[in-house]
This record gives sequence, C-alpha cells and structure tokens, in this order.
Amino acid sequence: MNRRLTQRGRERRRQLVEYAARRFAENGYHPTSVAEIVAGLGVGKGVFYWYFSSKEELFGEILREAQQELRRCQEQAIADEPDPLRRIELGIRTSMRWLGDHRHLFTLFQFAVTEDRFRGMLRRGEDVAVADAVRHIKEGIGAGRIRDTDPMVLTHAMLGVTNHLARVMIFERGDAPDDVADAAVAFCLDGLCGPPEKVPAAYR
Amino acid sequence: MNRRLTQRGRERRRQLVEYAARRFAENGYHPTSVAEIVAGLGVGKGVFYWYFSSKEELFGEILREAQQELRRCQEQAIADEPDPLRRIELGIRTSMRWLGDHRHLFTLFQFAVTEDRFRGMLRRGEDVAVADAVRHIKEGIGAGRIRDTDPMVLTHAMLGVTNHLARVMIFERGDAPDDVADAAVAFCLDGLCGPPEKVPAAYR
DNA sequence: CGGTTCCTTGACCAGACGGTCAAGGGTGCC
DNA sequence: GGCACCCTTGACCGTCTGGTCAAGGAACCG
Repeated sequence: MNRRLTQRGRERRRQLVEYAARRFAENGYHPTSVAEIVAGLGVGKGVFYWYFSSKEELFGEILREAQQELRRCQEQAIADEPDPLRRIELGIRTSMRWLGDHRHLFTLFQFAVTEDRFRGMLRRGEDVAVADAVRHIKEGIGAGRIRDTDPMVLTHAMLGVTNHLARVMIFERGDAPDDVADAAVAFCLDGLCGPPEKVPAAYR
Repeated sequence: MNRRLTQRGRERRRQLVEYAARRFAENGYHPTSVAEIVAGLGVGKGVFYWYFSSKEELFGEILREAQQELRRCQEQAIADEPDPLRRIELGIRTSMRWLGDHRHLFTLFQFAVTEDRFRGMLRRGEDVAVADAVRHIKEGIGAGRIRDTDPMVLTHAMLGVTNHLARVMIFERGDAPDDVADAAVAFCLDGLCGPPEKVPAAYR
C-alpha cells in the first residue's frame, strides 16, 4: 500500500506501526488480531486498511523499519573509526544498546525467522549488515590480526553471541546492556581462553 | 492428558507428535490447524483429542520430548571424557550434529521463545543444560585454562554461536554439520583472533 | 461557498478455528 | 456369547478471523 499521506496521516501510520509492534511482541503475531489493534488505538477498522493492505504487510513494514533504524545507528557509530577490530567492537556495542532499547523488536525478528514468508523479508536487511561486517573482518585478516577463516562464519558467530546474550542477559536476567556488551566483545575477540597474555605459558 | 495407552495407542501418539512437529515447523504453529494435522494423517478429529487435551498441550509435548532427546545425546557423548575443555567441545559437536538431523525441531525452539506461554516450557529444559555446561566451565576456570568470567555468560555465548551458526550455515547455506562444528569450536575457544600461537608477535 | 481529497466509521461477510460429543467399531478377556 | 475397554468417526457448535464497503466527516483550496 503506497498512499500519499498528509502530516496527520503519517502520524496515524506511525501510531499503528508502533502499537502493533508492541502488541505483536507481547502477545504474538498470530494471536493479535487486527480488531484488537484498532480497538487499542480507539479507532475503526477501516483506519487499519486505509494505511495497510493486510496484516502481513504491516508486519513487513515493522521489520523493514526496525532493521533500517538499527543499521542507521550502527553506521553512525562506526563512521570515522579507522581500525577494523575496533569497528567490529563498536558494532557489537551499538547492537547491544539498541537491542536493550528495543527488545520488543528483537522478539519480532526472532519470530520472523520461524515462518517462511517473513524470513525472506528479514534476509534482505540482514545480508546487507552481514556484508558490511564481512568487510571489516577481511580487513582484519589482511592485517594479520584476525585468523584466516571464512569471514561469513566469523560474522555469524558474532551475531549469534550478540543476539543470544542480549536475549538471555538483558531481557531475562536484566543486566545492563553495556556490561553485556563488554562480555560479548571479550568473547568474540578471544573466546573462552582469554587474551594471549593471560594464557598460561604451558598452552602458548 | 495422561492416558493408559496400548502399543497401538503409543504408536498413534508418536505419529501425531512427529507429523505435527513437521507441519508446525514448515508452516508455523498458529497457521497449522488441528484439522490439517488429522487430515494429513487420514484420521478423524476425535483421534487428536483422545491423545491430547489441546493443540497447546501437543506443542508442549513436542518441545519437552525434543529437549529430552537432545540432552540424552549430549550426556552420552560426554560421558567418559575427563577433560573439561574437551567436554565442552564434544557438547558443541553433538549439538551441531543433532541440530543438523532435527532442523525442524530447532525452528520450533526458536518459535517457542517468542511467545510467553511457550517460553516457560523451554526454560526448564534449557536451564538444566546450561547448568551442566556451567559445571564444565567452572572446572576449566579452576584449572586456569579458561579466563575467569561469569560461567553463565560464557555458556550462553557458546549457545548463541552454536545455534546461530547451525541456522545460517547448515539450514540456509547447506554446509556439513561437522565442518560448521569445527568453526564453532574454534571460535568458542579462541574467538576472532585465533589460537595464541597464530597471533603475530606484535600482539602477544 | 462548492468541490476535492484525505481520512474514518462500524456493520457486515464468508470461512476457518479449536474443541465437543453421541455413536460405533475392534480387540481381547471371561 | 457377552462384556469392557481402547480407540475412531465426523457432524456440529460458538466464536473469532482478516478483510470489505457504502456512507459520512474534516480539512483545505479555489
């Protein structure tokens, strides 16, 4: 659905996206009905179908806008950092903070992966972010500071650490995003065994 | 629902669990109706409600049995390995292979996390597995072979790596589980920067 | 003022959903 | 045979779903 919207219209649309995202995350996408969304906003059902052609389209828009915003944050944070390892670190820290501030959107990402028709929507956005991280990793490998392994694999390993730690430590345990980011960065850089200088002589 | 079942009954129940799990994973939990499940098995609707009191209960059973089986595999693989780091490695390898063999169940785990009433069902099982890994990590820390960090955090970091790599590299890219396991183990042990002996002198 | 475009209403629809149940078949035991 | 128990059938129920649409209000423009 692509309508020409006035100021007022854009505001309504924003309301719908925001409220629906919250309800979807709290209650699940399928169990949340269009009727419930419009009732929660105190408007008639026609409003919904004026701005979106279907519930599915709305969900797609939520995903798209969320990914866009996360990506904008990351680009801004990394912008003038010359060191590739440090760019990676900043990426992790930014993600962690963003996830802490938008946990409901993270839940929606997780759900989207579990149904075919939504997985595709995520993929496009994820691929862009991954390609970006891969560039930094390649640079790190070129400089001999990252071991020479498939950069895609390394990227996804870091993504896995970040997402899972965000969910468990921030959402469920209530830890501070910055602390969790510290742990994630340390793990991604040096794994279980810790930075080289801390490895006992016997294992060097 | 707890019934006394004959041999024949147990077989029917197994059919229902298996077929439903596959449909839920392919099509989504909510979009898959009870009617569709029984039709796919060529039986009447009453059969479903003879074995399960609701669709939700069936889903819970699927989760419970899947977790139980994964855990059994891991315990068996680790049983007589004395070295804690190697136990961790074996745990990762076993998970990866199991996930490769049961990708549909992994999708269901992922979905379960996104809805409150199912998250609880997962938690109990996950907590047990995590507590187990934490024990091995503590042992590694005691031996000075793992850096002294919150073992829970390290465990979840590894879980994140394993799950995410399984999804992306095995399910989406079609890589061989054993290769992905190699990468996961390497990353978990030494992170991006690689084993100490490969770190260039300048950074030791 | 009239006209146009943007927005909103809510009754309405066909179909699907999860779940129930009276009835009956199959099997095995006494 | 007769009885009991396990299992199966499928029509049926009330409720809710995503989505439609004719009608009308509000804002702005000439």
